[in-house]
Amino acid sequence: MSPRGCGAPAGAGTVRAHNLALLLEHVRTREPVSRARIAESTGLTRATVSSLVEELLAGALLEELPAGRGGAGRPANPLRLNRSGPLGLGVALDPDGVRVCVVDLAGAELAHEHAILDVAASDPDTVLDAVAAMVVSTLGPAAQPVAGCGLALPGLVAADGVLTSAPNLPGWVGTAPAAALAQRLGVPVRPDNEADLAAGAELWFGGHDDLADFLHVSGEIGIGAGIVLGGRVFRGPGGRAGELGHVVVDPDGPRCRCGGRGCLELVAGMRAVCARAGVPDTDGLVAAAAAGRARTLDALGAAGRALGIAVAGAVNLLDVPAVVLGGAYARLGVWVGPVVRAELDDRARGGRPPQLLLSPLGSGAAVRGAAATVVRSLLADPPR
Amino acid sequence: MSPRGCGAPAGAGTVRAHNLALLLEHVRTREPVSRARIAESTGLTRATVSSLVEELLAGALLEELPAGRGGAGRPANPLRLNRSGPLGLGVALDPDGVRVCVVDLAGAELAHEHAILDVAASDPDTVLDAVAAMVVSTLGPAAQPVAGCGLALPGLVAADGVLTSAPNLPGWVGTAPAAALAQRLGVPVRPDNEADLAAGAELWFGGHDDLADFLHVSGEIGIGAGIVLGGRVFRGPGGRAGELGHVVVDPDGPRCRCGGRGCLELVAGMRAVCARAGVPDTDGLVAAAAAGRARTLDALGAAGRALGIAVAGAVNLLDVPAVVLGGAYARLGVWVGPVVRAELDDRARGGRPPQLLLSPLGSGAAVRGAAATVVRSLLADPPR
DNA sequence: CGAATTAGTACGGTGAATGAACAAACATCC
DNA sequence: GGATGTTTGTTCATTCACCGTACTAATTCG
Repeated sequence: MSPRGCGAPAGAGTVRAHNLALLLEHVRTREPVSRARIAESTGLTRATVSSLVEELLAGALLEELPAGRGGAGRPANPLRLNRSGPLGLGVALDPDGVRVCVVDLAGAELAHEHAILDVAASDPDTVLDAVAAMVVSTLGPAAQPVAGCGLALPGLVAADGVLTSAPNLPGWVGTAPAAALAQRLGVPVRPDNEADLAAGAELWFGGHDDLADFLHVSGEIGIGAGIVLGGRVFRGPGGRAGELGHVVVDPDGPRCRCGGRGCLELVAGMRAVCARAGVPDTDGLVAAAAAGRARTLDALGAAGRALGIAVAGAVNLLDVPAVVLGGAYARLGVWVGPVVRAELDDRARGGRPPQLLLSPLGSGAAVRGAAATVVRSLLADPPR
Repeated sequence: MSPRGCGAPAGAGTVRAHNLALLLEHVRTREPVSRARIAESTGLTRATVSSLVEELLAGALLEELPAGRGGAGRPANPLRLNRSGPLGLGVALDPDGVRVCVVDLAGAELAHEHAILDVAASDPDTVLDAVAAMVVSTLGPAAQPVAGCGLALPGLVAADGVLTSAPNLPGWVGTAPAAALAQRLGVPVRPDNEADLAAGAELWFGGHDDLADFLHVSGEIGIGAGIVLGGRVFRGPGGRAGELGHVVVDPDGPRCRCGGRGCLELVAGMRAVCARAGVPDTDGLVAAAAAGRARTLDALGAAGRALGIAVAGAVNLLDVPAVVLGGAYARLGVWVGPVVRAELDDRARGGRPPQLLLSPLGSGAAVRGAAATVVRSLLADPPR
């Protein structure tokens, strides 16, 4: 079990695996870096580092750069993650479109494609054909092997990778889509919840230095929160953690489809905000807000206030020092942000309110997270 | 860092420590158990188990029982945690009293003392003298060594053991009290937040089989939640996690001392409930409720409703399958429980509402957790 | 050109787990 | 009662991986 992390016996192999991962983590965060420097900062012996590096060079996870020249002494041989090593593939399915992206071992996005497609109304096979074609064109004539494929889905994904429920993408529930995709691509497919993957992308590529604990709020129709604790995405015991949309912000408010009353989603979900603002969609919302329409600004203000209340509760409960607004809220940050900020200042963390940040990643966050997850897990547990 | 748990290089010693802890965990949960059985269920070799057990017998953490007799074959030598091994000491300081308890390696409570004492208004030295005397009398003429002392405090305790703030126990803030106590007792003292320790006690001794994820709500003046995830108490990045008292249940309600409006504490905190019910304290509350006084029942109903709303939000966010009512709420469970239950059924976890349990542990939960923490950490990381 | 300095490797030593073989203790069957 | 089979626990040689030391390599500086 991962939380306790000590269910299996340890042996020499365990030690080796641990140290390989440790070394890769150091290289990843400090590259380019020499063997000597790695030894110094990890605490491993230079001899051990040499041995580990040799194995990783052979496995194509590291590459050696031409010796640079520094001060006195023999020049170091810098190492870094192998840019020609295994690739990570990401696929994101949404009701209205498909995204594919490819990242290298360092997480750099090598290619990204987006196609508008009525996924919800299409036959899964048709969609998978399209996805497979996109993958081929996205990868190009790459000679590099693909380590695996992360699959971002708008629904609940169990720990074993089964899509348990997906209100906005019925017909994809079950284990079939991932299996079919794996078959076509010829690589293992790892399905995961898109909000959690987006939070991971935010953690790894958001550019918030050393921010390892935060709440990543991504609001579309529903409102989900990706919870990042200790540099890891927290999914909860049942994989459903982060259901922020049904926190109560108005105990005697209107009935929600979840059965409760006054849920956040009814005030701050995009559907509700658009209705209240009298615009058709998020694009319209942005346009109307930019034009200064009072009705729109009112709706956004109400949404921000409710969101602030709900987020303050979550922040108090989890003690996270930062909140990142992503998804639609990132685009609406100019108008929503200050209101949320004010509520947080009022209510959160007993006088130590959290940072409030806007996500610099666009709507491609989830795919990128999906692709990056593949290479990250390769680095965390390198095959022998 | 503990969450990633892989910042240090691993070596032979790491493996040994891991396997010692693994073995102890198996013994703890399955005792009495033979070497052969341990080997079978842990996956370690019988030879390795023998070697580990030898070391643990020498270290007085395990003891060997007289060989039992079973079916065919050589009878096994059952092992269990050494009942004559190191003891864990627990001390709990509250504004109005002191508790001391002693547990053996298996966590069984060997002795428990409670003294009424105006800790808040007394000189720390006086209190420490009283505590030291209680410890001596609680331990008795025990020949067994004391491994350490857990100290439960009603305030925020940083990761390094410093009491950072304690609204109800000023004068104890800082590092001095733990140090002074360690000096008098001659054993290391480990301060921790009392709500978190109570949650740990609930986890270990609550008798909720295999329940490794839950929210333990302990309401007194403030309302705190101990969060248990994956069989471990989650303290949050800054150690302040579980601040449930200031979740908003009435956005436009009265001002709270925290700066917000309509915080849970203002409706469901004991001070508020007592005031609304027109009784002086929790004892009065219980008596009046048992007598069926309408005003009291009203107050409890309102408290339960607000608590249910707040807890539902937390449950949605964390996806925990159970909620345990502890502290004052456990005593009031008969009246508050059903109301909370109804709110949870309405609002929590998208149709999969959590279990609602009452804590069987009394107000001694925190001390017991403090004492048990000492032995648990001894088992998790046995000294060589 | 030699001394100093830093990088990386080679090699024997050590701690710990492994697998197989063996000794111990008991039940059962003839 | 003794042979047999079964299960337990230990002993021993082997292997794996890290460690410390000693050594070679490559460059700067005087």
